[in-house]
Amino acid sequence: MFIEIQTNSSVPIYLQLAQQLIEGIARGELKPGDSLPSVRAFAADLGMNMHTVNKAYHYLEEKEFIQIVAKSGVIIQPNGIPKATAEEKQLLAERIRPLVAEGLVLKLSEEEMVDMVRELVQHIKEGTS
Amino acid sequence: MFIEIQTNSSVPIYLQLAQQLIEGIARGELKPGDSLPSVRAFAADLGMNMHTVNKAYHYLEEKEFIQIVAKSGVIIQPNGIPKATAEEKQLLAERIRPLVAEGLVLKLSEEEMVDMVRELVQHIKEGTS
DNA sequence: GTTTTTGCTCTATAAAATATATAACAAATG
DNA sequence: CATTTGTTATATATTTTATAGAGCAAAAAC
Repeated sequence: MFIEIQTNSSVPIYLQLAQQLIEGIARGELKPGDSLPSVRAFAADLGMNMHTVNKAYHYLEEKEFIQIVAKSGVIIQPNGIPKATAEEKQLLAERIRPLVAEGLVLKLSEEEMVDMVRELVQHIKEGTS
Repeated sequence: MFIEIQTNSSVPIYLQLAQQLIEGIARGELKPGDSLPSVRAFAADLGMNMHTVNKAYHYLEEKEFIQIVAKSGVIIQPNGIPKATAEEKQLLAERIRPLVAEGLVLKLSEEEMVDMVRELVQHIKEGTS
């Protein structure tokens, strides 16, 4: 997993890390049962603090994307990540909503935003920017 | 404009306010040249601080969605809001990207996410939840 | 079986973001 | 002229973010 952190971003670095791990899972580069680096090793690798990596891991654990096994290590959800429940879908929609609204204010058409999503899906699956 | 602020949300209340004003613009309820309440009146109305409303206004001004006329008042961009530049579109896509990635991890198909966006567009235009 | 590694916990510190409160200024508005 | 306006300044408090270092106890590696 290649992780790129932008220190001047308004997105906290623990979140950037979590989001890029999520992309790794979405892309299939991180598969169920795969182990992630220890908080210390990852932190040293990325030039950040142990606690910051730990925070990213717990963020992902809350979403049940990974399992943290105390005093052992961290692995991608071994039984696979179940399909979104109606509630999870609803929560995701609520987070996308303000961005779609902003798109509308910027006079983007429904089709343009749909295309944007389609392109994002491809870019994420390909691992391209 | 009916504004509903959730005090227990992880989204800061100044941002919630700004986002709901954006929806008002997207919906056409707030038209170019329309004036917004004064920071004091709005704050009193919403039960929040003057500076918090001010922060929401400046957030919207930075996006050029509104104009703040010092010592006079605040109006929706009078000449209309121009269509998104390529750069603005790119920035919007970057903000949507982590949400699409999360959708993919939750095994939502491209079509399901496209449908989600289509529904959001309709809900925003109708002013429904 | 000892050493190393592991996530966890605790304490501490610092900066930034969020939110409120109060006051005063100077220009625009009524 | 009095009121309203956004602006600015000071002050305070809480939460979030990020780092630092130390120690614990169990798992893993040797």
